Amino acid sequence: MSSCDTCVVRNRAICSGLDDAELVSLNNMGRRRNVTAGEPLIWEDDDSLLVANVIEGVLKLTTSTEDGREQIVGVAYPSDFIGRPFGQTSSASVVALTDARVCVFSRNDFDRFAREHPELEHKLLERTLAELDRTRSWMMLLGRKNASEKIATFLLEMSERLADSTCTAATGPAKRFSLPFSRQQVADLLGLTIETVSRQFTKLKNDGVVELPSRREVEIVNRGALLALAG
Amino acid sequence: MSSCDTCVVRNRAICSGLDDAELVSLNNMGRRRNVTAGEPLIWEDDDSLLVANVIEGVLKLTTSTEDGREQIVGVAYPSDFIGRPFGQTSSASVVALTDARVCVFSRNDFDRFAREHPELEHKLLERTLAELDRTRSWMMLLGRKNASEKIATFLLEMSERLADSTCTAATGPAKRFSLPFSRQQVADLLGLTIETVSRQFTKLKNDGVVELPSRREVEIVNRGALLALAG
DNA sequence: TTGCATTTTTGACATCGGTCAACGTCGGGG
DNA sequence: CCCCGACGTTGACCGATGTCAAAAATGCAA
Repeated sequence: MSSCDTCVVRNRAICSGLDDAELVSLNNMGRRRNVTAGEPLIWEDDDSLLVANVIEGVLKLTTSTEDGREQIVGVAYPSDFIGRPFGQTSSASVVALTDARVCVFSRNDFDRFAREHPELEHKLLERTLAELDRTRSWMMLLGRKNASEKIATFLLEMSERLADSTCTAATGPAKRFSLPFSRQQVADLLGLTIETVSRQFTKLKNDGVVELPSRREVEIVNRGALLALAG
Repeated sequence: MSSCDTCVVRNRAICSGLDDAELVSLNNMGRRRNVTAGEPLIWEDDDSLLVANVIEGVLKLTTSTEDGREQIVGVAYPSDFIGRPFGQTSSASVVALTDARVCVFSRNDFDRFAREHPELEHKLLERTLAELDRTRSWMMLLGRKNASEKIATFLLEMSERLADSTCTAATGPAKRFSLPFSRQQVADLLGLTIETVSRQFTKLKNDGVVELPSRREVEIVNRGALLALAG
């Protein structure tokens, strides 16, 4: 029995749509790997040696300047594809934010397999186009929104993304959730400093828009206010 | 004779790699269209009705907030593909920056054709992955660079992109070029105001890093200094 | 439980870039 | 050739956000 049979993202990841024989041969190429929170999987500017599907957990994609400034340029959730196929180097580092489980492939093997399986390439194309859309809307946030708009947008996005990954049914955005980010990571995602993030969180709490039961927990009390703030 | 035979981007656009018969059928689906500077081709949030290859000219991809703030989220040069295949709505508006010539297809026709031609989908995938890389490195600029770093990075990128599209040989980055952007558009690209852009240009001129013979012309006098400033 | 390292919050202050307003310059059309 | 409107530059000022420092909270481990 291939491990794909028990894979929880089997029907959402790019492997969906492959027939049994294809799945067996893809399965033979890849292997499961556990990554602990904080552990890197791919390094920026390194040769692109591996690609992967996220099975469980959340990972960040980052780029850094020489002097150590960091920008989170993407976040990968279960069923997302990570790594840079068909390219020599990867343009971002990938680091686990939570303990995670991924299904990794050598890039060369994956490239070859993908080129022989148009349906897989199509899935990857759809995913990449959707990711590009998301990335572009994040550019608007980074370039044109102020701190409170950024935080509001971020919380709304979190409440949607985290609902999707925890519930199988479409139960709508989560009212309460646990952030997979530290304050510093929120800052790196929004192009702010940790102090500004902290002050904006405090302000939302004081204004009764959210509750913050613990460092990572968020409860949205007034979604309408958040929507208005997000602009 | 199909118009593809005389297409100047024939060997660089996603159509490269198609055989003669495929090219004829693609050609029958599409049509040439001229777009004058400032003219929109695709509207944000509209149904995605058409996609296109850029033959000549430069176009901007933008997203806007309700209150009129604009962020340029991409720039399309000759041989680039624009529009949102395999999706219901397009996440960005496309507007010509210069007079341009494009090869447009109905999205439905294109989607169908693409699904039947894996080689074309593969080209589109490679292009989309490369665009995602570029977009992510622009996120670092928007989120973490200051005004002078943004301007320096922008000028270096222009000198590379504009060299590519004007010279067939790889002559390296252009020392002198004509910006396809107004000052306001540069601001919209970098997440700045027009005043800050203007002041930074003036500073670079006063520091002897660039010459600005006219509004749109730029000559890079000291590339090393720009590289250092870009961070 | 206590102690300690880490993360987060808070405060005081500095500064970069935005805002508003005036002026200058360019270039196309009459 | 000149005028006019659009575009760009410059200056004065302001405020949002960054910086630096210290205190507080958290949570892990002994």
